[in-house]
Amino acid sequence: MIKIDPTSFIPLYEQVQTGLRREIALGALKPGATLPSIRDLATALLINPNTVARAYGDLERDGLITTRKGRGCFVSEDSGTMPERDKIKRLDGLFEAAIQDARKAGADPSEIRRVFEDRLRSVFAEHGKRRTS
Amino acid sequence: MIKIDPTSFIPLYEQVQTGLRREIALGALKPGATLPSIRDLATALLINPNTVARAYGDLERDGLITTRKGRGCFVSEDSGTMPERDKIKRLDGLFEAAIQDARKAGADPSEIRRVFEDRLRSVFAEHGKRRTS
DNA sequence: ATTACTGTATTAATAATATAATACAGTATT
DNA sequence: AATACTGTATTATATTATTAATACAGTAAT
Repeated sequence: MIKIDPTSFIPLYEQVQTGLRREIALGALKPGATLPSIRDLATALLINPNTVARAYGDLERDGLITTRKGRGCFVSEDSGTMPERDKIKRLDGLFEAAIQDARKAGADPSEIRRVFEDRLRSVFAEHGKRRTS
Repeated sequence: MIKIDPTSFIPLYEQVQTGLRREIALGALKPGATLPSIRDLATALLINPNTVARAYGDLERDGLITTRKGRGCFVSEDSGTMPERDKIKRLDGLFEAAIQDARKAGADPSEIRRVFEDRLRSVFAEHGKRRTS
């Protein structure tokens, strides 16, 4: 099963998410498969059920899993339609290349992140706002 | 002069930073030029001087500007030595391409960000930890 | 030395985020 | 309907990040 590092600065729910994404992408969790229940996984990972619930919620929002109250959570049938899986693999490649280039150019992570976030915003223009004032 | 969006979820100091980086990269602020004083810029942008100070501090840490107590802040002489400027332009291009591809593939921003952060971490492996326990 | 500017440092208030405790609600089996 | 599982919602707490208030210190001109 997936593993998490409680001493990492990466939020637990993200670690859980990433782990599951990987298992789904790699086919270890096939379409239709039942995911471990929120409580079970939480117990196994020694974290709070809500933390797992959040990870599951994000995965559902992304269409990777579906959830049925009282029944459980299941890997989406179309999660293996490949577009998703291939997409992630391709994205991985794209960014790996860009980041490697950036590093070679002498850029540090925060600098790279800044450039990335800038581009992301300009490409997707118009997103979340806060502070209604 | 640069503009900021106080309703954005992006921190003010980052917006200031990004704006100045752009002006420097594009040559609107040439090497040796005097930047607006911290207080002046803060007043103009209707934000707290400390917020501008933080942005300036980050820029200095990155060698883009130099600061002389009591005198003011100046664009570094070597900020136009091109490595920095070209680097940013190249990075911009790299990520713009990757992000455009990702968008075309149907990925949403959070998904793209996730892939990016994953790759960033793996490329730069070994960084900050927290929670000494 | 006074004035009027510079940037800097300390500390406090606020907002955002991550995690947890706990109670709620649905489903299935008996 | 009772039990024992599911996921969900509400609320509280701790931590971190962001912004602000304020006092400090350097430079230069008068």
